[in-house]
Amino acid sequence: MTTVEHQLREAGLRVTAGRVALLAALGDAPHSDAGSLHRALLANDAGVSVQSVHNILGDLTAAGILRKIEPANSAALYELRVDDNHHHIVCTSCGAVADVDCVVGHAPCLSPSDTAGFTVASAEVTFWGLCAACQTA
Amino acid sequence: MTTVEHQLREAGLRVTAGRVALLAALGDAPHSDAGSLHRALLANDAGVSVQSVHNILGDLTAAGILRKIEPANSAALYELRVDDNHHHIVCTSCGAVADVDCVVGHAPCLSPSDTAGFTVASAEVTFWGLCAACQTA
DNA sequence: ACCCTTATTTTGAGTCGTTCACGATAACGT
DNA sequence: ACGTTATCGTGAACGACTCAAAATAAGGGT
Repeated sequence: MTTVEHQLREAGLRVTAGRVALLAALGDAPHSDAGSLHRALLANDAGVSVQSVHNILGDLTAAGILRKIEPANSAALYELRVDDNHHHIVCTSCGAVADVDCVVGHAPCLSPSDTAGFTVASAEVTFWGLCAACQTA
Repeated sequence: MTTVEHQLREAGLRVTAGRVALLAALGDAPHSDAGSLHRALLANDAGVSVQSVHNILGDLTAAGILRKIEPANSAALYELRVDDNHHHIVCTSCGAVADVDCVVGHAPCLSPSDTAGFTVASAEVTFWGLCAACQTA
């Protein structure tokens, strides 16, 4: 039994071909959207419908196996890293996404001065810039 | 001539009823999406088509008169504050949005350790929590 | 004050990403 | 092997937004 199968069972989810294939595809291409994953699965003869991709992504995200991020000007992206609260940097030119480990977990910026009566549960940081490829181009 | 008219002309844009009405509506209800603004204008007899609302929002955003934000699980929102680089706190329950002035503009968290080859142009922070109303409910 | 140019708005259609409903299929505990 | 029930497929639908081209109106020039 692979690690992936373990993960699914521990979450009370059945181990299906689609879920295993999708997790594998996401391992190969982190920060993928539903469409890309669907195409990747089709290319691997692990065909599932587009709707099933959405089902799977929703189920696995709810189970805490996947993390969903929604950068501006982009479809929802999914990644396998869920344990740590890392952030992301997005290329404003091509949309490439990379992980960013926030060195200062308790940074001042994460404790806003005036919360307007809100209770703060979490902070999400998105950096915008140019990826290596788009800098040269 | 009102301030709003000045702003538009300085940006090289024509002063139209729709633009003036939309800016007024945004003043009354900050952090509004295109649909809300469209309804607000209709209620004020300043009818414009939904597509025009999108046109206006796009034009004014490009001109630097409006700022566009796109929190996860939400349509694009617009606000009048464009000069300062403030952040936002969003209610996970009802979607309410409030401004947050980041006290530490040069906070450590805004200088990620490993940028994966990216050049960082800006950082965007979104806080998630419960608004005052949703805390009591 | 009136044209004329051209920015803006409208009308109408169309796209993309996602969600919903429900019957068909298959996972897996017994 | 069997039956229950989670999961998947099919098909329809949605919201937010974009595109294209004809109709309108802002505002500079005369």
